[in-house]
Amino acid sequence: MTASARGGELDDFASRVLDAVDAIPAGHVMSYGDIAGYLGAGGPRQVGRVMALWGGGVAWWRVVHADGTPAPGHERAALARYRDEGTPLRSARSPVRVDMRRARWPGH
DNA sequence: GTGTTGACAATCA
DNA sequence: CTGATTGCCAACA
Repeated sequence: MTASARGGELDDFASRVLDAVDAIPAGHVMSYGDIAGYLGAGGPRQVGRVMALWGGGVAWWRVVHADGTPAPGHERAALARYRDEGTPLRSARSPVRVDMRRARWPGH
């Protein structure tokens, strides 16, 4: 049968992205571009697409922009998670920014 | 096939 | 910080 005939299961790329996010330890984060490079496929925008569609099932707050700013619309919720998990922040007020120098997870 | 859009990234003003 | 610009890759009309 065709590869797109399957139902319920996510795309292969989406599965890897969600798996990578799930592997990020508390107190650490990865940027969209980092995940794309870590997987060796697609790009930061494709990772953002996956997070927008199915990111609700993983620790989406551990996925931030390259400069440490959290996803749009969830800045307030993300800040609460960072304070709760002890994620190193560069500023505790808007704009919320994670200290990438320490919080960035290399992927192993 | 072309053009637009997007939870991106880097650079410049 | 805001805005514009370019590069990137894939989905979508």
